[in-house]
Amino acid sequence: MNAKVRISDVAKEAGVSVTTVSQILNGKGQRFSEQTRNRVYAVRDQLGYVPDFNARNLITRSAKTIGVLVPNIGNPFFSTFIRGIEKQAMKSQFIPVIFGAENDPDVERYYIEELIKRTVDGLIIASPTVGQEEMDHLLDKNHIPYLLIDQNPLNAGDRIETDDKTGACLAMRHLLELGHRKIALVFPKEPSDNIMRRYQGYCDILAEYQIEPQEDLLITTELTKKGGYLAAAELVKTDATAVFAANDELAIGLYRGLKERGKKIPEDYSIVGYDNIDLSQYVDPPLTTVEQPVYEMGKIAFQKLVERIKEPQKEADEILLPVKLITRQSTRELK
Amino acid sequence: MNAKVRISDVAKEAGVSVTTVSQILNGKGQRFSEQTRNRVYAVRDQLGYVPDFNARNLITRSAKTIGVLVPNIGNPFFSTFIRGIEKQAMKSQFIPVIFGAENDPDVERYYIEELIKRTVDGLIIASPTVGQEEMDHLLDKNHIPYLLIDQNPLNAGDRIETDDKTGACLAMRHLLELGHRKIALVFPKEPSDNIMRRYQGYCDILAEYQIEPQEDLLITTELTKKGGYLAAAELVKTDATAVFAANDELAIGLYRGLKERGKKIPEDYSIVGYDNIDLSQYVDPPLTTVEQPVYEMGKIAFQKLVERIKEPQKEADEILLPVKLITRQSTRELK
DNA sequence: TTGAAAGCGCTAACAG
DNA sequence: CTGTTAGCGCTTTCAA
Repeated sequence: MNAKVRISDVAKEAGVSVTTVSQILNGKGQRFSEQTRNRVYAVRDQLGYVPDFNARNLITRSAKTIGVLVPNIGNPFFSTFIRGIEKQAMKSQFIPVIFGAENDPDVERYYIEELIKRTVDGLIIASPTVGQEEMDHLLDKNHIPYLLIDQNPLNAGDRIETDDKTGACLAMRHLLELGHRKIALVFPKEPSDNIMRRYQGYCDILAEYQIEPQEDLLITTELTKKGGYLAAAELVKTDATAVFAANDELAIGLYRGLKERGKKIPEDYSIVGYDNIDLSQYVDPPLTTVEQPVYEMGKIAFQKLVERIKEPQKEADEILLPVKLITRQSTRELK
Repeated sequence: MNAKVRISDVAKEAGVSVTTVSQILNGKGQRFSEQTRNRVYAVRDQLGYVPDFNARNLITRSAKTIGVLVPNIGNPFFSTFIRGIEKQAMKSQFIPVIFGAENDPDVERYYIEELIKRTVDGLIIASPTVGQEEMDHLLDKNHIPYLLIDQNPLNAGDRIETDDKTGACLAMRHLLELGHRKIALVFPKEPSDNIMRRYQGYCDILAEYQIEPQEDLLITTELTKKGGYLAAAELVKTDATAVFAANDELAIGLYRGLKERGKKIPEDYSIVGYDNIDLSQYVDPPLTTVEQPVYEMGKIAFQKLVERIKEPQKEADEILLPVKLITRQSTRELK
């Protein structure tokens, strides 16, 4: 059909030079007369001119794009995070390009390289399976700013995290106040920094209550529903009366595993999750959990990164987002 | 740090012309001597040369990118679909750029335009909230091939769908064989084509069993957990003994709504879902549902689109993917 | 106030 | 077999 409208078409139609059009359309046209400016805008609209991205990027060396890497798009926690990012992105000139890295360093590396090739302006990485030294190498070398989520960066960039330690403390205090003393912790074998902070909180509160930590109450598994399901087998061997699960997915798997073993929640086990994913209020019984402002986190992460891209020398920000305990029916007083 | 290596650097270092390097590196170098070829490859590796995408795209008018629009990344059905896409994408030269349109036509339009600006090569659209005429206008005008999922396209492009009608028949037969005669259907107010096919299946089977359809057994609601939850209120007013839910999300919401009303599954209501999302085996009781090969569907969709991009004149394909019934514990014989 | 001219880094006719 | 030449569509000096 109609071939693409180029800047020269606009220039010709408006009776001005290509330079003039370019300057005006890029907001650098203060020096041109109001008349010329309006004329150019009018012609632009009339012809439906849209600047060619590739041509522009070739010069500006930017694609107005931010890459986002998450371990797993299917996890509601990350999908909410992504929704936050997308929401914020619409207010900016940048678009987010999202990938699920499937916890595979090779996949992650592949995407990072692919994104670098495409001259992304920045990266939000919520799935650092690739070693941090390598990441630094890949990214710093290319002067690409990035933001790490759930993992503390080596570099001195912006930092954005939720208050995991407090979150764990809230969960633990809740269980302790209900009278539980044998509290199992179910968490991943290779915890990321944020999970480690939850583990810290677990330990701190036990210490505060002068409870000796029990080796067998520390159950490690995969951070998925399946992982939780499998952990149930371990759990029932212990004398635990309550469980703090590192996230809700895990807790939901645990539900299934325990039910299949004829255990009742909360009669036999009080369970606290973490994340407050959408689903947690639909399971039976609705899950007591710690809510993180993930959606906010996505928005802020994107915004911070855009700011950093625009102003690379800006002082690094450090943001700590609050958490809160949502009490539902999966926990009850120990009789 | 080190400025970017350009093709001219490679050419100089290898003692050949820029053309030679370009041709060889783009696999069009059969005509050059083996010696030259190897030399160029060697220098490329040595210098770590990576072609500039923007410069290349400017000429080829392609960004080796395929846009993917889904209604909602959080829905496990779509996240699995996306995983299939990503899997397949890694085998191609294309990267998928994924967006959740939040069922908002404006958002969808925004992304489509943003993608066109960036010269995407093709689009997979699983969330056609924007009217099809408009879509055709936007995309056909720009000669961008696209694939519609869950919705039949107006144009004569490739078509890929799952056998929804058979799926619905499987679900219904299962319930009827268990003795149910009062079967409610819970589905969205504005059904997409694939949901309509399920509705057809529902009707057909009722007809086959010579059961008069009951108005009040057709419950419409939003296609979400929340929607299912709300539908429970309608459901309990009817004399239904079984429910066919248009998807698993809906069924899970229904679970919660029914439980809050003191109803038991499957004792009071037998429930069949659709999709077999990951979660459906974790809920209590595990959900009987119809499985669609979503992951496969993602892979095939991506592959087909890439084929079409490479060969625009190719004859349109039509692919029908099979479904199957997964029987779990949410259905039982009517006593 | 404006525009001519010089590229950005690459690919691809076309000529040797 | 190889290189010269001419752009892709845009931004950005710099001169008028």
